[in-house]
Amino acid sequence: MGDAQVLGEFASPWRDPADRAAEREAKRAAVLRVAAEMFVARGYGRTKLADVASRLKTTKAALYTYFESKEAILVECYRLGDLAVREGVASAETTAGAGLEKVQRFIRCYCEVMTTTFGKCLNRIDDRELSPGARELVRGYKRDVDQLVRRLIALGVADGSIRPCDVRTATFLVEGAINWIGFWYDPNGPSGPAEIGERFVSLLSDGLAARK
Amino acid sequence: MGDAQVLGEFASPWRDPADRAAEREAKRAAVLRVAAEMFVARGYGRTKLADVASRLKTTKAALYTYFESKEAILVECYRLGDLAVREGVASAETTAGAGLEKVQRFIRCYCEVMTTTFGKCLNRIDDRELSPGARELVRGYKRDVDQLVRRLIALGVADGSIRPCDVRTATFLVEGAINWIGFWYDPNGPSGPAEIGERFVSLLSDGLAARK
Amino acid sequence: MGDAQVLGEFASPWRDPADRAAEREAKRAAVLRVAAEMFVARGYGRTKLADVASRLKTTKAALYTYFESKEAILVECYRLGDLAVREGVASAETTAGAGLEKVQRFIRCYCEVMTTTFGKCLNRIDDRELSPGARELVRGYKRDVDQLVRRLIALGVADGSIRPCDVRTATFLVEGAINWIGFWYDPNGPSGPAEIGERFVSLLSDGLAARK
Amino acid sequence: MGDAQVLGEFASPWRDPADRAAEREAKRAAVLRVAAEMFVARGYGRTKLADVASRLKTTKAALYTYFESKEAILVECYRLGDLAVREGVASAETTAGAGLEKVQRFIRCYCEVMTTTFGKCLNRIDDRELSPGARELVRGYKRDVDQLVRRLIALGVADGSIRPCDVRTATFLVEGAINWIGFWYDPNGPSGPAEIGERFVSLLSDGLAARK
DNA sequence: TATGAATGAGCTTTCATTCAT
DNA sequence: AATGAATGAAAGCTCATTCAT
Repeated sequence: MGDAQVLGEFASPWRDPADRAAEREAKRAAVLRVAAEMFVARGYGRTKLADVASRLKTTKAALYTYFESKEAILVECYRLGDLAVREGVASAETTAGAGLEKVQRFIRCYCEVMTTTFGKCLNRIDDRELSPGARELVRGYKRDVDQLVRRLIALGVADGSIRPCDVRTATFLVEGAINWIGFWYDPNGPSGPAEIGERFVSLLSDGLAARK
Repeated sequence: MGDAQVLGEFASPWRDPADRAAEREAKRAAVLRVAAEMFVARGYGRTKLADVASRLKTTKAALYTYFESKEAILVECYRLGDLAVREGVASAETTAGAGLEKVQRFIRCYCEVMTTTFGKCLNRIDDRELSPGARELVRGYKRDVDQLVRRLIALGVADGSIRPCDVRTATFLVEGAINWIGFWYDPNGPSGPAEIGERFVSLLSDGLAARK
Repeated sequence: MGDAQVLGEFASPWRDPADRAAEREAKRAAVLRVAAEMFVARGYGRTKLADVASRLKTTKAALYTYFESKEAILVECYRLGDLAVREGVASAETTAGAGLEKVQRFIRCYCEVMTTTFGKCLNRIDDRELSPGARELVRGYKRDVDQLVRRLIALGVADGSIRPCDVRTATFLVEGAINWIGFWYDPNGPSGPAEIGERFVSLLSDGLAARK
Repeated sequence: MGDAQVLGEFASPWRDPADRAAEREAKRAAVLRVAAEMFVARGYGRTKLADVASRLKTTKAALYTYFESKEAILVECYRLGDLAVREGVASAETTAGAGLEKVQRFIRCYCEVMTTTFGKCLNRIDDRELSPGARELVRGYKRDVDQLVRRLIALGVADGSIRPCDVRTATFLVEGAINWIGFWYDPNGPSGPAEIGERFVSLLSDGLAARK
């Protein structure tokens, strides 16, 4: 029997440290979400912390409790986007089947990520806005993904499921096509993320040309 | 026999009015070129007119002789990029053959444009940096091209040279893949504009998948 | 007996919120006063915010905590001047007696206002320095006063206490004579505001000419 | 018999030096007139030489052929205004009759001057816009006139035609009332300069109050 | 005499960040 | 943890003036 039964429950004006931590985490997440949306909608440079704060019904200075700088917020946005992409890559890598099938799995996942706010951050926010240090970090993320995709395509070429082609160029083409989704995707538009993914798989796998 | 032979040629210290105009034009073009390069390299917001000026060995104020504002420079960059794209579109439209062939022609042209400085401006510089008026102008450019590409693809679908597909999605895919070239193309890299164009034509027409 | 006696008074390092607000108000007022003085002394255009700030031992940017722009400071100066004038007008309107007596009351009040800093702003600072919107606001102030004075004079003409005359011209004459005080009044000069008021009442009522 | 008859008249492409000088003078006068109008209409600080030039269908640089600086143009405007005032003063001084009559004569003249462009310059353009040197010059003009008017009024007081009053205050009152004309006079308004002058004479001489 | 171009000095405003409370 | 206030470091733009032609 715990103390609770002996002493009775009551609402302490001091919150549980766990509550505290959870609340802090929730607020931090809210900052990120709102900031990411505004960065995507207006661009990083034109988003003022004062606006982010006012959308959160708080003050500029309060944001510094959760992030050490505006740039740190952006870096975290990139990190979350990257995290989602890596999941897709991982699931692609573990997909059974030939290289082409792994690539197709990647395409599906990557398309979905590009319709999310943090996914859009990866490509819609110009990493040249960052300081050199942060820029290198972010470019590292992108380079990693790039390498992984190249590997998948090379695999497909090797196993004959993908036509012989310049792997570097093919990688850029696939990534570019999908990255661009972040610029045109509209959640209220005619097709949802999954449908877009299927169409991209089909078009990228089989091309535009009709088979004779 | 003219006076020249009698009097002898000499270099007048007064320049021809035509020379004057040509010099002005040359300077204006230099401003544009340098500014476009810096906008692409650093982003518009982070490019300071003072830096542009100093690269041109002149002063900030002198730039205002040629352009009425920083934004006007950017708008002109967009315009020049758009101009090049439209030429490509026009040549695609007049290409003989089925829809697919026209689209292929467009791909080749558009790829080349995206390796040029002004072409890169179209996609690498965020149009949200612009004032509402200018933004609408620039978005109009992009919308136009979009419509034209959709038309070409729809034509191909209609004449059977392109597989039945969602025209809107296919257009975004093709444009996105090519737009992205502006982000990775390196003039000192392994492949030149024409080669990239050929590879894009092949990959976009026939897809990644090997034919069984 | 309250706690104070038990615990003893002490100076808290935390200031009362009311103090806070009062301090803010005091600072805002100080900005206005210093700015108004400098606007009157040097002209609006030639007064630099940096100078205003340095006279207040603060920084340019700090001024923006209290006012959104240089123009907003000026508009507030005009408003305060106008406020004082309106009080005078109101007291003139409620003065018992014939129209002439009301006008005389107005003259006294208006003369006093014109010897104050904010009063001077009304006429010494050129309202053409303002943006169109603010200009209209300020001109509205002036028009209002003008109308009220015309009404008082017309009243006097109607009740026979003022000689028949062109009301519009008479209004301009009276206002002009008093407005001009702002250009010559010197607080260290031989006559104070009240004395000036009396002399103006006398001269404007009875004229220069000796009675035969 | 002159050469003309012997040699015949012809239109020389080289103009007469006198023509030259006359043309120069005409252009200089045009600059002054346009500048004065714009100074009065928009304020000195907000009038750009480029605008003055463009109204004259010439260039900014060309203005420097006629005046050494923007300030020099303004000083000349003041000088022309002052000249007109001095004529009025002179005619007042030579008017036969008592002091009051001289003052009345001055009022008439000064009213007329204040409806002219250069006259308006004297009061509508803030002399604080000038550099210290030029400012002293201009203030000298104004002081002179002031002294002269004081003298006239004192004369009237001495000869009994003007009521005993504080001469300094009376001078300021008269001048202020008239100076203000420059702020409200409208050439398309209901009364012309002469009529305004008569009304001012009447009001300033006999006052507002009805005689009992 | 006239001009197109260039310039330098200046000024308001913005905003991320810090600090005292 | 939160806030109101303060700050410094820009940066774009303006405009009278100068200069080469």
